[in-house]
Amino acid sequence: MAISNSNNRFSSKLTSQCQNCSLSALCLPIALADEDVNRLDQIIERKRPLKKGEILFHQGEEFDSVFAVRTGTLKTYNITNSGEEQITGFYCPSELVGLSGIDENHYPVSAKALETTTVCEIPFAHLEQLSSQIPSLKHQLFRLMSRKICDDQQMMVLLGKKNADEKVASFLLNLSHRFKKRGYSATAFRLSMSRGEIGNYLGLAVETVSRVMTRFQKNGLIDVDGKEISIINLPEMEKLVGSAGECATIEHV
Amino acid sequence: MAISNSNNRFSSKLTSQCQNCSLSALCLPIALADEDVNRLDQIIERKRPLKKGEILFHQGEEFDSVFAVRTGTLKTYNITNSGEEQITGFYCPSELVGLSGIDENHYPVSAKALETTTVCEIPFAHLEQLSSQIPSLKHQLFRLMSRKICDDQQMMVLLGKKNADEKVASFLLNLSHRFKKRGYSATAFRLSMSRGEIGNYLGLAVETVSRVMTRFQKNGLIDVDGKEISIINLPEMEKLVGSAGECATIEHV
DNA sequence: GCGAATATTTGATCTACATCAGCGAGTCAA
DNA sequence: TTGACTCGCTGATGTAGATCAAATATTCGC
Repeated sequence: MAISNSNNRFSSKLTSQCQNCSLSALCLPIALADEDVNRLDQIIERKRPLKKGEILFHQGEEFDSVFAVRTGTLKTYNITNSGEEQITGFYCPSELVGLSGIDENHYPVSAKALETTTVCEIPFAHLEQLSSQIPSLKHQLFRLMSRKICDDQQMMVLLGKKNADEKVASFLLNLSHRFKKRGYSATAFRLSMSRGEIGNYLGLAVETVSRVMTRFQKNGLIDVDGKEISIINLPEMEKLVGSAGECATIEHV
Repeated sequence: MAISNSNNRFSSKLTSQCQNCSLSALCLPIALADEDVNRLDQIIERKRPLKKGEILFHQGEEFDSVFAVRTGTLKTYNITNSGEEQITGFYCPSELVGLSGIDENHYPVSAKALETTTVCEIPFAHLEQLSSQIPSLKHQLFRLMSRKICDDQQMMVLLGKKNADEKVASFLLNLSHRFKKRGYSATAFRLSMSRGEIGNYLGLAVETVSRVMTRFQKNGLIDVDGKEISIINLPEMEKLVGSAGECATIEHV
């Protein structure tokens, strides 16, 4: 769980900037010239950390900002008419939350911290304005939204076509890829969400998630210790999933 | 199935324009000034109609354009590693297809015509460029992508949480809403997709779709005659679904 | 560090929906 | 018109995973 800039993980509002953020290569500033990063930086507000369980925004609230996760994890979820929660996504550092609010000018989901989490608030009106002046920022925004569409559609395939084993394997590999991209280990990580939340997200009962993970462990695919996961047999896991588990199609990875 | 501008449905490349397209209020030109519609119009290429079964673009192909459906219907689908088709969406007139290709510069899905279908091709590089000059166009693009994200997440909820009855009811009501928005009847319409395609999209077996629809008919909810559907008891259908079946949350419809 | 609340695991049973199979109707090419 | 397909419907049967139940294990407030 080492992170290269661990000493500024909870740095103050004043010192943290895109320029010296280890995530800038994955986040919005990607492909921006230094001076443009500065301009972006100026519209971003660093917020105090959210404690576990705290809500970043509520379903139905007026939309005004998107948020980049800096540290920690968020989940977004809907409350269905029957009162149940349906989790629609988990968000790791560098990922953008809230894009679904642009259309109706209200957030259609709520976002809650799964652990202590810091975010950068990016007022969307400013971001949009700035994106007019910085074409590469606009392009990056289009790309991020496109990727989200793409990822969500992969999720639809998962929910519609895959069985419990494939769902859980896809989920773990997806996390693995995201951690790897961020410089963490691809094979050993900590789940910030509960079994219940995993099941909710994957369209499975808690018990099923638990059973599948136990079976994976028995078969030497993974090692489970509570929330700590080690992927022992990555090739076998990938075979189980079939595809990359991310948006990428085979042809152009 | 009457359409207000029926006499120019298959009009030539030269005469059809955004300006006199009945869909302009729903499509990209929404909220654009007349002169800006003209500019948009100039980058759009009207294509010859696709026949049923023809492919607009293939999964893996290089991305260069998004397409607005003018008449007819498209489906987008993935071929999974196990060789099955997974349908990820159906597209009605005025809806934009291909946005998921922006991120990786390749289409992650294929798009196929379900019936004779005409589309407007919008080269994305041009569109993006134009969007720098026309803020309201850029905003409309963001909104459309945001709405897609939102809709896809509603679909995830459907696939993850709903039973067969709720899935089919949601599907029919969703189509109903989309037809209504386009000036068609909300209660009587023709399904351009087969039962198999509906099942594939909803994560159900063909037989289940068929059984559910027969049962709905028996219970006086709908009237089914092959591909022709009439919704008899709209309130009851809505009760079955619970929510609006679209992205909208209750608070701000 | 203690005890209550909550999360996870495991086993037994149930069920919604898939799968398999067979039939009738519509479509199309020759 | 006929035969070959494809599509939709219905009945019988099988099963993956839900649900119910209960025993740990963990977390958290104090």
